[in-house]
Amino acid sequence: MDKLIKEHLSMALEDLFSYKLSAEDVSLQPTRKEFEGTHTFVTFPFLKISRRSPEQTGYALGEYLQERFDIYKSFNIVKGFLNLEVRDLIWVQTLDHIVASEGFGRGTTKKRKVMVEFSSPNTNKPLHLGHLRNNFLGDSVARILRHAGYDIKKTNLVNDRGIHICKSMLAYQRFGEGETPEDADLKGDHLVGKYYVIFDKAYKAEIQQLISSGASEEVAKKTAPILLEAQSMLKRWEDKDPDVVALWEKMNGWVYEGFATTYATMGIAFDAIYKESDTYLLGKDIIEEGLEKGVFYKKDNGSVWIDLTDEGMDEKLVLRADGTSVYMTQDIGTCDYKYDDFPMDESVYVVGNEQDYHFKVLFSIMKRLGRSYSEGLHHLSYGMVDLPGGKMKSREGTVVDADDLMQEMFDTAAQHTRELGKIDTLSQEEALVLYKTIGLGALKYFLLKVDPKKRMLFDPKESIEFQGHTGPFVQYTHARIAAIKRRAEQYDVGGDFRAVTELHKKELGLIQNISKYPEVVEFAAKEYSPSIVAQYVYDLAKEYNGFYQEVPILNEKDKDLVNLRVNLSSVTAEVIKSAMDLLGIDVPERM
RNA sequence: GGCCUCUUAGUUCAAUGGAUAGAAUAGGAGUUUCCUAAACUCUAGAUCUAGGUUCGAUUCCUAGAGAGGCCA
Repeated sequence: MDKLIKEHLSMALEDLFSYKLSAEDVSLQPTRKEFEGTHTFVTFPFLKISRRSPEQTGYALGEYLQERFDIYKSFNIVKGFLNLEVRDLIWVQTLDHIVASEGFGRGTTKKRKVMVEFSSPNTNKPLHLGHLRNNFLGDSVARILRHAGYDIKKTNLVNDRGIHICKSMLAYQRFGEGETPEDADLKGDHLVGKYYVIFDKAYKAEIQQLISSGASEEVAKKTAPILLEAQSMLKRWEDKDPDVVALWEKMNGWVYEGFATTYATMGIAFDAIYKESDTYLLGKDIIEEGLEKGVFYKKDNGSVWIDLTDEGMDEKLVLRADGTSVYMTQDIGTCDYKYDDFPMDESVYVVGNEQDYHFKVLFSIMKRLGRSYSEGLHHLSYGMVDLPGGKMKSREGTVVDADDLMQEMFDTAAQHTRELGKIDTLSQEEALVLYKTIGLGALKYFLLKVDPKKRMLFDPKESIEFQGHTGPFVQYTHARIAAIKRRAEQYDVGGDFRAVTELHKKELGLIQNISKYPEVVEFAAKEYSPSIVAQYVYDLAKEYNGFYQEVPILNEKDKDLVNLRVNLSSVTAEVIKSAMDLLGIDVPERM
């Protein structure tokens, strides 16, 4: 529909003012509710070409369109805005088309492969609220891209080695007394996290002691015995000391078990899991390659660098003088490693914005190395989730734990639902599923409705809403429509809605809103932004609720009209379901 | 110190350079004999400051204030 109007406008501009503008470049927007019409064209930019006043220009264009094409009912002009109104009949045909089409909103299949990497947990502590944003974003972006027609691979690069892992291991070795998750009645990841905190306490105590015996804080932080021991443990791990490796495997095993539960609760799965313990040595050969190509250079002490000052960045170390890797080294290697596994055209890294600079540098390096996929590298940089007191710090215990938060959401959903008492017919099992659907829906929607790039605030004292601009609001709308469909089966609906020629304003608004769905998906895929879908589906649900409230859907005598409204409701429900699925949120049939 | 990001109702979030800056929530006033009131209707309330570009700036540019991040 929009495409058609754009073509018309393009022709009009050429015929009237002999100005060439391709239909794609015509900008058209939906008319604001306060004004008459369905589509608005802004004429201000064309005044120089038409050499007329805004009103005259708009009038000329409007006249032209209405004379030549029969889809326009009327037009009006307010200053430089040309508001076009499309005939009701066209909208009924649009609805008919949507009802008839399979998979409305699904993008045409593209041959491009896209890898989406997200989650990237550390195996020294459980997942927290920040991870939830990361996971929901990554999962949703993958769903959106898949829906838009790309071939997707979801991957998770687990950070399972390094000094922080050794800290948990060391604390466990010292203070753990052989405790297991079963003994402690804790999930494996929570147990390991507990020892990570214990390490930090012991470490801080040692620092204090050193300071009181005269050391400077700086020295104390570097020479605390427990830290030195953790470092030596890392060295032993790298040398494959059997005892250390055995402990590492045992504790990581607990963590993986714990994570598996958490991912299952979140409803998230991956196509491939990579482990840093397999990739941390990669990249050194590429450093050699880069030296040969002249992309890198060697300093006198033997360290290898890249000079990015011509791109407004610094010089960056890519290999230490002693030949050991830095983060950048393994990330360079991992790029190729992932490409060998899945020859992607695009690769999306869902990583917090604290690493903006790191990825800028990494991508620039891969471009200079001439990698085929380097143009498709994209850092989906999302903002941190802040608490009212500032940033979350796992060591200081100011984290909102993912498992706890999800459980809290389920409990609240259960409580709300019972108070409303509308699901008495459901079995206990069905009710439990419903609580999870609603609780998780509220949480996911809460984290996804905000623009990913922006940092957001979460106040644990104020629980996440179930009313207003929320997941449950949208889910509720779907449940209502499901109820109508159940009722409609008892009615003799079967008219031919295509016979309807005049539409109520609410119906028209709804059809218009629904027909935008494919564009929304395309736009969200381009922007890697679930928030676009979230905002859209909320608007649609809100619009439907207004419709529902004011327009009788089943009580009309006119069969054609009832049929139209049932169909309209049904399509709305399908779009809601599809859009919510892009966010990874289920919609219930009743709630 | 260098670089990056952010600043919009009391609060949490919107707004491809376009019309009277939208929602939600909290506040005030209403709506249920009828398809699910987790809903709907009405009401009040905001663009950090100073310049600039433009027919038009929340959006772009410059400077300043405040918040956060990255790099040593």
